[in-house]
Amino acid sequence: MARTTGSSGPRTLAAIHEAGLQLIYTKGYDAMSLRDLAAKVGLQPGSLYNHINTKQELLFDLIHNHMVALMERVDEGLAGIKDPRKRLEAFIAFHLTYHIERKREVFIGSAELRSLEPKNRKRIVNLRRDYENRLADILEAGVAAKKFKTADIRVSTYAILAMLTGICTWYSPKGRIDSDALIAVHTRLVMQGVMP
Amino acid sequence: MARTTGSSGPRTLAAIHEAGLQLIYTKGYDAMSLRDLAAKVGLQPGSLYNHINTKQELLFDLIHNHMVALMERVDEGLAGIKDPRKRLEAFIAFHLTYHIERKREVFIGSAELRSLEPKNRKRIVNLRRDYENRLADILEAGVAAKKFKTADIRVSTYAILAMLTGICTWYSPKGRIDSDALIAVHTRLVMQGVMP
DNA sequence: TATAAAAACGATCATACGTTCATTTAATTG
DNA sequence: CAATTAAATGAACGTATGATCGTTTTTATA
Repeated sequence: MARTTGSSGPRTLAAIHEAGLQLIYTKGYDAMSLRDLAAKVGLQPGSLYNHINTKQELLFDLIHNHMVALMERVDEGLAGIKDPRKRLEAFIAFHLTYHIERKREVFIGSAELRSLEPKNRKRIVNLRRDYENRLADILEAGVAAKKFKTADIRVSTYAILAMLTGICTWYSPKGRIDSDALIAVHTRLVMQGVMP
Repeated sequence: MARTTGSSGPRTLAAIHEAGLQLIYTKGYDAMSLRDLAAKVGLQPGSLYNHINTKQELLFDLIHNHMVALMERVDEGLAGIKDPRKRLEAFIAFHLTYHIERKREVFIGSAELRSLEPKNRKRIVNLRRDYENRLADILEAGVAAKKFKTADIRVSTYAILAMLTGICTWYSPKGRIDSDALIAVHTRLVMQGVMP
């Protein structure tokens, strides 16, 4: 056999990305073999190389795509909001919504950072720092305006991000609680936490 | 060559555990080969099997030892404290202190859960649930006594644990901030967060 | 001190891995 | 519609991996 009827490059690549997300999310990057991946897509292992260059590059692309989308959408979500409290609320709602929608990408983006080659890792870490700074800037503005209070903005930033990102490890949309309630609980915890 | 002078079983096993912690913490379980591990300990790969049964069992032992110690010490740390607020403060301080001291074990305990075989994973997940319940119970008692308020105890439990556990991914004792200040910032965030 | 047990070596096994390649067939293009 | 490009096959390569085993030497035991 050779090229199969109906095969199309972009569609196969999308299938590889989707299957890769699923497998890396559940098994981890190292534990996912390209044979696993090919089987899930319905290809022979060698055929993957018509669409990807290396396994490492696939991982990088998955994480990088996610980070770029994250940065774009956080800026959309905060655009036009001035008041620090409103900005913080908007950030919380955005962050949780995004992390519910794309929990596989988010999880991989942190759990598999270590699996990236140094050069690739640096690029992702830089993007992540940019994202962290979105929150840090909000906190700083709020503290300056005496609407928030914290002994250490950097630590608070990490703490809040850790809290909000934690849902990736346990939340399921099918569970007992819906996303609005989830956002409400977290919003209250954070807003009261940084209150003067 | 054969048995080396001065070699002792327990000492070698301890060295294997220490090297294993270090390697799994930095590279991940799958990425650590038993050849890496043996080299770090100063053994031939085959010699590891005088001390461990399988790679999987080594991982399980590392995580299990940690979970057992965690449960023991949290109960020590909470013993005799009655007031929900005091209990919550004690829990926060204990959790952060332990997670600073043993951040490699803690990190492995969550990041490598997926690398455990189902049977082993279940045992660890059960222990983790017990630990989560320590916090959930404190929150519940506080809500019952009208000293805390939250729309959902389970979600708050996860959120607070995620926040407190987050330090494992970034905190270094050599950094700008010392552990007392770290505890102070987190305590304020949480205590205000659950305030009525 | 004789004997058994423990702890190391070094070679090796079977398997699984990421990747390459010549080849074949389908889809696209001029 | 002919020529080119794209997308698949299946076999294979070299390497790395977890684990086993017979052997040897040291330590512990009776």
